[in-house]
Amino acid sequence: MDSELALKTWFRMLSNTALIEQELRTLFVREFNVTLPQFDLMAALHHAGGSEKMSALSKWMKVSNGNITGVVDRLERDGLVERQALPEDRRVKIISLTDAGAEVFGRMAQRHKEWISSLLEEIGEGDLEQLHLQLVQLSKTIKRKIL
Amino acid sequence: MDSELALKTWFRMLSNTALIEQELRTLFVREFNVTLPQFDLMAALHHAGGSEKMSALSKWMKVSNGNITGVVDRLERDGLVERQALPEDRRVKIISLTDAGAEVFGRMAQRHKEWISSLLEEIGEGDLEQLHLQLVQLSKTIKRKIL
DNA sequence: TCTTGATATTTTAGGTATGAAATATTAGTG
DNA sequence: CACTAATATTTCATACCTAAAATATCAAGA
Repeated sequence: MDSELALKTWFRMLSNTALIEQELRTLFVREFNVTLPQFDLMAALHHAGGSEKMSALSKWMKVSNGNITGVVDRLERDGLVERQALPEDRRVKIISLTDAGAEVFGRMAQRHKEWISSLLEEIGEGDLEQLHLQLVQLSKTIKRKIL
Repeated sequence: MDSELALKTWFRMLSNTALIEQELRTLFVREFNVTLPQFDLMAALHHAGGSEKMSALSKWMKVSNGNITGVVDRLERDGLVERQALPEDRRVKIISLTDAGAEVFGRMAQRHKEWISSLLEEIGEGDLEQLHLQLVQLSKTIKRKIL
């Protein structure tokens, strides 16, 4: 097993990801004044059908509970999400996209897709499929090693 | 151009990277009580031959100047690096690995390589080469788009 | 020399991130 | 019913991270 090649591959994956993330961060702030974690949280809510518990968001997004509290605080302050109490279990808070939040999220998701496909558009269709397959395979390998 | 496939590929790259980074973060803290950015900065110093200016570190690591200040503060506090004045230009600070820092870095770099090659070892040699080439190609594409 | 512009670093304000402790609340057990 | 364990969220301390402002210094021209 060529550990130098493994290392080079890892560095290349890391730097590509960092480049794209930085570009997305800039674009999201510029066009929507929203941070990447804030977009991610709204995407998680959208994925869940519009509303979700704090703890479920924490698990889905693979970040700590304490982190979710802060991100929701700022989104709530900006009127994009709201906290609701759950009568049958007073420990729980349900987070929902507000109407404004849902509207903004729709536009953000559209732009996000455009940005990504623009960044990747120069890769040939076949190469892109192959890269995707390689990454799916890598996912499985990593998860077996780590979890 | 299939923008759904582009999006799926991006998400997969992002989640793979996050998984590996999280694992490395845990291992570095457990074995060396050092964070990933701290290791990265020490690696940058090593790459530069042992010492380097703050501004050069900032450029090499692609993070803000202010960030470097904080990371160096903590590494200095822990005795792994030191700041030295440059007599001929008093604006400049030269950061160097201390003897202790160089010794620890040697062990960390070795373990880091082992961890990465262990995480990727199940990928076949040919597949790994192919993945690496795909990522190098992607790098070029992205940089042309962004810079 | 004085001013002006460029360079180098630090500081500040705002936002993420973690893990651990603190708070509430619920649910199960004796 | 009181006690305890489990669950849900927030708070706290620490570390990262950025962009922009502040500070200090250098270098060059009027």
